[in-house]
Amino acid sequence: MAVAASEKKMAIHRAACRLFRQHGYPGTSVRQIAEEVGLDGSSLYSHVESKDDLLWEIVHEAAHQFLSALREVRDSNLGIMQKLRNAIITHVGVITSDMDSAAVYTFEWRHLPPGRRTAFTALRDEYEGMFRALVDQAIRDRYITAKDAASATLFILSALNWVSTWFKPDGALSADEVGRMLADYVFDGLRRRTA
Amino acid sequence: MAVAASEKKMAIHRAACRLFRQHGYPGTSVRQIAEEVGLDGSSLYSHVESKDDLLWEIVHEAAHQFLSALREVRDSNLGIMQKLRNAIITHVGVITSDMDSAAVYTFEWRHLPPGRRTAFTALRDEYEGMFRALVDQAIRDRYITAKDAASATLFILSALNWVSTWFKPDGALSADEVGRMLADYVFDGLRRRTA
DNA sequence: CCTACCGATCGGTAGG
DNA sequence: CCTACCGATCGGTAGG
Repeated sequence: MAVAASEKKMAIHRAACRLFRQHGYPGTSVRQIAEEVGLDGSSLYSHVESKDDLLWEIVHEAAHQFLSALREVRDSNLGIMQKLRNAIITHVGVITSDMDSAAVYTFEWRHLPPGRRTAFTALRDEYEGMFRALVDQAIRDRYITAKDAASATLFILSALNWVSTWFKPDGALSADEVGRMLADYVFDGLRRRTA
Repeated sequence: MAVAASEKKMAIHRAACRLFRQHGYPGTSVRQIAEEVGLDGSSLYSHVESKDDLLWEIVHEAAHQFLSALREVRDSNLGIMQKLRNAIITHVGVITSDMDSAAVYTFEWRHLPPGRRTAFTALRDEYEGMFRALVDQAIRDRYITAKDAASATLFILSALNWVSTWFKPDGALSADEVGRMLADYVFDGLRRRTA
């Protein structure tokens, strides 16, 4: 799926990701992005159609990363609870593999122009729907209990979304350890089970 | 604590909150804010020192709302688990009482100038520290189990932070019901306890 | 609270 | 990929 892209274009994407995350999309100028990759502001337009395009390409690619990773989990040959657990761990894995684009995917998509915002939310809704289908099956098979599948899914994804704001690649916990820890919290809760 | 403020100034705050939330701080112009309250752009400066000041006043006031609400819970005459439960419900209550300022508090504070950003993170850290102290006591008293108090607190606050993005005042669930639901999820987890 | 204005910077283009 | 430039808009001020 990854289209052949020049090294320069990839460098522009990385720089834009980093700056969009740090200063927000409206708080980042095309000249800042250009400077990061050693170009004059106007020269950026040899590689990129517009600032809007850059944001779209970043969030669109991130959306497909999340989607394809979750499809793989869903289509695996495992029990529903192991699938749900892997969905959590995999989601954390996608975030930590590129923290900048994950943060832009989560927090900056609302700055897309209307048409593309609609296209983006469709992708995000597809992802959440796939996640919710796993939760729903786990409820039907009586492995988990919840008020309803939608609120339980929202609860899970809330805990996951925030990871891009605090995870430290050089920290005490690896991405996998964070994923397993969050899965444990989500499934077992914090309350001590009476011995 | 609420300083006497003119109606106009409060209207400016509300408009700024709404716009900062919708378009982000850098994506909102002072002229947009002024137009919302029926003023010329330059006239805003009769009521406000600078755009920076407006953001600071909003997040500073929100921080104190969260802090004073949590202090009340902490100082109440209840068992630790009921306090922790009330801390969750109260946090959701503060968010839903003013969704715009809660969203700005959570997502826009990073656009503060350096000095004020430091002051803000001190307030936020004080809040998280107070929350963590409750979690810590619940662990020591053996009501809850967790990898550690810090990660458990992060887990709880992640689920709570996201509420400002999806809660609908006219939706099926009241603020209190959302708070109780999230408290149940956090404490009991999703996994069905074997009968 | 408005009119009139400031220098700086914005996203983007022309022409080479 | 740069030089040179476009009109629009930015946060903010002077003066009344």
